[in-house]
Amino acid sequence: MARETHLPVLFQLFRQYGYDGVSLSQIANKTELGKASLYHHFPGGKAEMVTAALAYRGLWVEENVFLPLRADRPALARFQQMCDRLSELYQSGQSPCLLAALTTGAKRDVFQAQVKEHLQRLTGAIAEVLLASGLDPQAARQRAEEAVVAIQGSLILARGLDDFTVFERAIASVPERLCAGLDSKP
Amino acid sequence: MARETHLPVLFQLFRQYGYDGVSLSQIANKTELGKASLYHHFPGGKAEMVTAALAYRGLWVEENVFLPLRADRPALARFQQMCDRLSELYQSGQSPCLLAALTTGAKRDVFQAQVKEHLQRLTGAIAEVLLASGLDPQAARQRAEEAVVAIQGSLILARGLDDFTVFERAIASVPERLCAGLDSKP
DNA sequence: AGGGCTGTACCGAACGATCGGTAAATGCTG
DNA sequence: CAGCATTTACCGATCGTTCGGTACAGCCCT
Repeated sequence: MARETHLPVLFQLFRQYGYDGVSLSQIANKTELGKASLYHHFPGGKAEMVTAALAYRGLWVEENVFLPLRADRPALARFQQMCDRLSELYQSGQSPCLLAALTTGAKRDVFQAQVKEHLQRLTGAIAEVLLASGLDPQAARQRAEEAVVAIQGSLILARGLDDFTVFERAIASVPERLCAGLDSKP
Repeated sequence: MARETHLPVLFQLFRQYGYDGVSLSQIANKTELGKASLYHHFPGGKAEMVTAALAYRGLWVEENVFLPLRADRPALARFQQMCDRLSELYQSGQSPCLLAALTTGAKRDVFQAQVKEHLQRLTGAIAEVLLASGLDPQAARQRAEEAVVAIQGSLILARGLDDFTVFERAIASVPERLCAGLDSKP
């Protein structure tokens, strides 16, 4: 099997259980690969598997979130599509965020930079749309940040309360919050 | 040393690294206790240590957050105090939330119920203030939920971006958001 | 066409280290 | 002395990692 075949498995495992919560035996089971075979595809070991999962997520987000965010449509429609895709990514709040999962754990520092870049790319992409809609840079950045905060926070709460409607309600309100008081056609 | 002496250590360790990220040797080092001594104080092992840390947090929040939240002052002032205490609890965003840390990990299910109760108590306490200020139950609950979402989300983002001002900005806006459009004196 | 060579994919078995956890003996304090 | 607290020494299990080696594909050279 090609290396890429197993990326979704790694992604799912690490987002759910975090770095320390996933063992190589567990990975070997889910991928139906021997432990040694894993080291053939990921010579860097467990850390490289996480990095690969992060890259996989990055690609998915690029195609499914950032691309539609740059489409030639009204800002509100673009944000709605973004939220649809994010809702898909997080399975309506039932699946945690890999980035959040990696901020906890003994080896947090190892992935800090990568997580940071992912988060910056998302807030940046949102802020860019707001900027093009007439918002000043600072307000755009802050509003984008608030949106990401709402998403991440609702994911935590949905999991902690075992009630994923928290996420659904939160993400449903994101597009209008982002566009509040905006000229619809710049 | 008495059992309670070590609770802050347990609390700090688990909130930072999560359940799987903390080893017994690590705990033994930080508490300056032998591993066997730990089992004298916590016969239930690692899981009981987490439960003890949760209880410790529960007590702290009860005294420092819920009590002032029930004081006889305007709602806005009460929420401001609440945010001051929460900012202290999270060290201005530099320390993660134990509840959030426990939503990830291989043994997440074990603590799910306890985490849920902690979160429900917080949203409940906030909602109660809003209710007494004239908001209808549903709106009060939703507004409280949004506040907790903002706090948890900003903690994640602050950690992921390695920029704790995200948390400070978020929590600074919580009191006014909670009181928006409220009669100041019910 | 046929015999070697190389590279990819995979595996079972084992490594040292550390894991969470325990039993029994010893120290300290009253 | 009694009784709690701590230490020493140890357990089996599992951790992430590595070793040695197999199976099989494609490619070059005669």
